[in-house]
Amino acid sequence: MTKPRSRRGGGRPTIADVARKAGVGAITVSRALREPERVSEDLRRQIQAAVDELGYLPDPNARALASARAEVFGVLVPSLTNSVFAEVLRGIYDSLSDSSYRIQLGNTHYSGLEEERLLQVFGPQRPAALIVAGIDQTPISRRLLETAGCPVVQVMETGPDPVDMMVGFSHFDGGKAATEHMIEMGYRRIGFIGARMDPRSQRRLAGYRAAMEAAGLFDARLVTTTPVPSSVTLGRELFRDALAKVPTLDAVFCNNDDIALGVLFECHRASIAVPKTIGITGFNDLDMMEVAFPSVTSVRTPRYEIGRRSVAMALAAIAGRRPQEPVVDLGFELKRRESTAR
Amino acid sequence: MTKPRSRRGGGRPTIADVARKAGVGAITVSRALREPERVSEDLRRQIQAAVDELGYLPDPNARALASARAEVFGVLVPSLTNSVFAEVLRGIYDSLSDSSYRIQLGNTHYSGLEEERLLQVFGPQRPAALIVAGIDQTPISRRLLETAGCPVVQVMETGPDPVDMMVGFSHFDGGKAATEHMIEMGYRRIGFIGARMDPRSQRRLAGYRAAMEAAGLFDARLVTTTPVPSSVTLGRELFRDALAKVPTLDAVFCNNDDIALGVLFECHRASIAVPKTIGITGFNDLDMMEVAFPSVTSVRTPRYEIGRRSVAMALAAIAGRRPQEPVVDLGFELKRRESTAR
DNA sequence: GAGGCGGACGGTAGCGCTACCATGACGTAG
DNA sequence: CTACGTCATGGTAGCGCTACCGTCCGCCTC
Repeated sequence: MTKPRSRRGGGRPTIADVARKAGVGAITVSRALREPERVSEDLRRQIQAAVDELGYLPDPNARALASARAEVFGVLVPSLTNSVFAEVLRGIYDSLSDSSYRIQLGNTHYSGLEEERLLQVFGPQRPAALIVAGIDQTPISRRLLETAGCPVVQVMETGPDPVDMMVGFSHFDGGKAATEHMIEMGYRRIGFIGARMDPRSQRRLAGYRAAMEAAGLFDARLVTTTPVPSSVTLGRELFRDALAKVPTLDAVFCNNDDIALGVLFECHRASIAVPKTIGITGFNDLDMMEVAFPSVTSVRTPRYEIGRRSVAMALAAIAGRRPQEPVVDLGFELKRRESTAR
Repeated sequence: MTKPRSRRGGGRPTIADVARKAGVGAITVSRALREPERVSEDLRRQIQAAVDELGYLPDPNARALASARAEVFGVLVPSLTNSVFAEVLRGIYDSLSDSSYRIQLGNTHYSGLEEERLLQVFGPQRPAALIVAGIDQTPISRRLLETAGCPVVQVMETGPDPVDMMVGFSHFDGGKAATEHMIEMGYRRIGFIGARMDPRSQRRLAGYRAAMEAAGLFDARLVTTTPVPSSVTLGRELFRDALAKVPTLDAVFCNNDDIALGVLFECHRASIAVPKTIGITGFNDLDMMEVAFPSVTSVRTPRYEIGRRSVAMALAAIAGRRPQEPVVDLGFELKRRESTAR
């Protein structure tokens, strides 16, 4: 009684098996699974029983080929270890965990070329949606996104010219707000310390600069940056450099919290009083900033929410309900803490 | 001169277009792309020219359907924000970035049920390999892995009974080594502080307990754990609890570095001398532990290397070269630092 | 010179599903 | 009573690729 099985297909039940068992056409099974409301109650039950009995699971590859659409979200982030993106991802995953969408994750390593390559890999499989970090795609990447034939959400930042949709906040404003806060607290020789210096960091720097210039405090020597990837270790080193360069430094705006933590530790180690001698402000407001001693002022960014919202928008677009406003600014919040409270 | 285009396929060139243009059969194009050595030099060049001219990209969905094998690595991790897994992922990505494999990432949220669900989603698409974190799969998950029909690598830990292959290290030994070190440094009332308490944490705790018992120092009141997800904030709180419970505490072995950092900050805040009054040891050795003040002793785990090695093993298995030894123990290294140097 | 053999290439037939269109039953309008 | 729309269901024909097997040709062997 062994059914003759196809040479390739490992012997898993197919939609035809289900149809035979349920006494209906294959199409009706397909419909019952995808658009149950279009199949009568009776048949639906019959089909469900056959599905359960056989343990049928639709083949996603066959489905993708036939419908020219894969149930896949393509997600492109520049880094996996940067906890900022980890939280965006968490938001994306949490929003998609009830659905049957799979998530294909690409790591661009902050490289436009890598991004192009990954889009070239993602494109041909016709994903249901694409979520990409950043708004500074290369012209080639941009064209690939525009011709992807699916909803595209650019995340982390907002800007004037979305490929399709955007969810993020203004890094310029965030940098500006942080700097203004320090000026307000009486700091004058406020340094900027930044690593990696990707486009978003650049905009935070621009915000810093704008605030400093507005207060007549800007001085190019206050800015210390490096293209090297960010780390706590690097924060410590850059702070030392900055201090060597400008011994009168009385505060630092750190490009991100890792850097800020490095600065804080170095202050401890060198017995520099925080916030009295040096004020510190970070960016992103990781969990630990509140717990640190002294607690560290930081700009809270809506990372998790960006992930959630990007999926919500993509899902809406897939369902044909495009949002009125394609660009969503989720804002940020300056968390004032001990490290700048002098 | 508009070619009649198929109703569904959006107009992208297919293998037939390439074959026509190159004046060969479709099969030969397919072969030229996948097994170039089986096609003559001449035709290969001709076909490559046609591919370039048309901008042909093979359809991965059609490929997967026809060959019953998708060029996809399925990866299952319990958390996206835990930087330990982020580094494993980085290793995986770096090892796969030159290949045409795509990576489908699933987040199990430390839940066996979620893992089962994700395996059920990954399986039908016939991935090229599966990499899963942990060795404590549910029976259902285990069967799904065994019947996946592709190489499977369990990562993070080693154990006696691999589904297929394993790469990791002994968490028990890590916990034991950390504890022994503290005993050696003269600490006696050594607490264990742990959050989440997933199976790997449990084994670290078991290692701690074994070392404490061997020294005649074990006391159940020294152990403070919670199922709540780990965070720096939580480290601080648990440390307070532990101290309230056992005021004579003179050291803590922290389940992970986040917890350790929370403890360190709380010591600063409460003016508790480290390492004099309290010794601290973490687990994983994140970048920041070395920079912290005082620098924190921790067990360095080969996270990135685990990622790399797991891919290497999977790739070898795909190529038919199964490793002699299916279980690879990458070990760990105890980093002795200021936080336990009294 | 016949037969055998291996290497290069191609044709056919799917892989398992869904888009598209057809069919038939039924209800409603004129 | 006919015409026509609507709804539930089914049949056919692919989606774009590759497994399988066959053909052809050149070369070697005896």
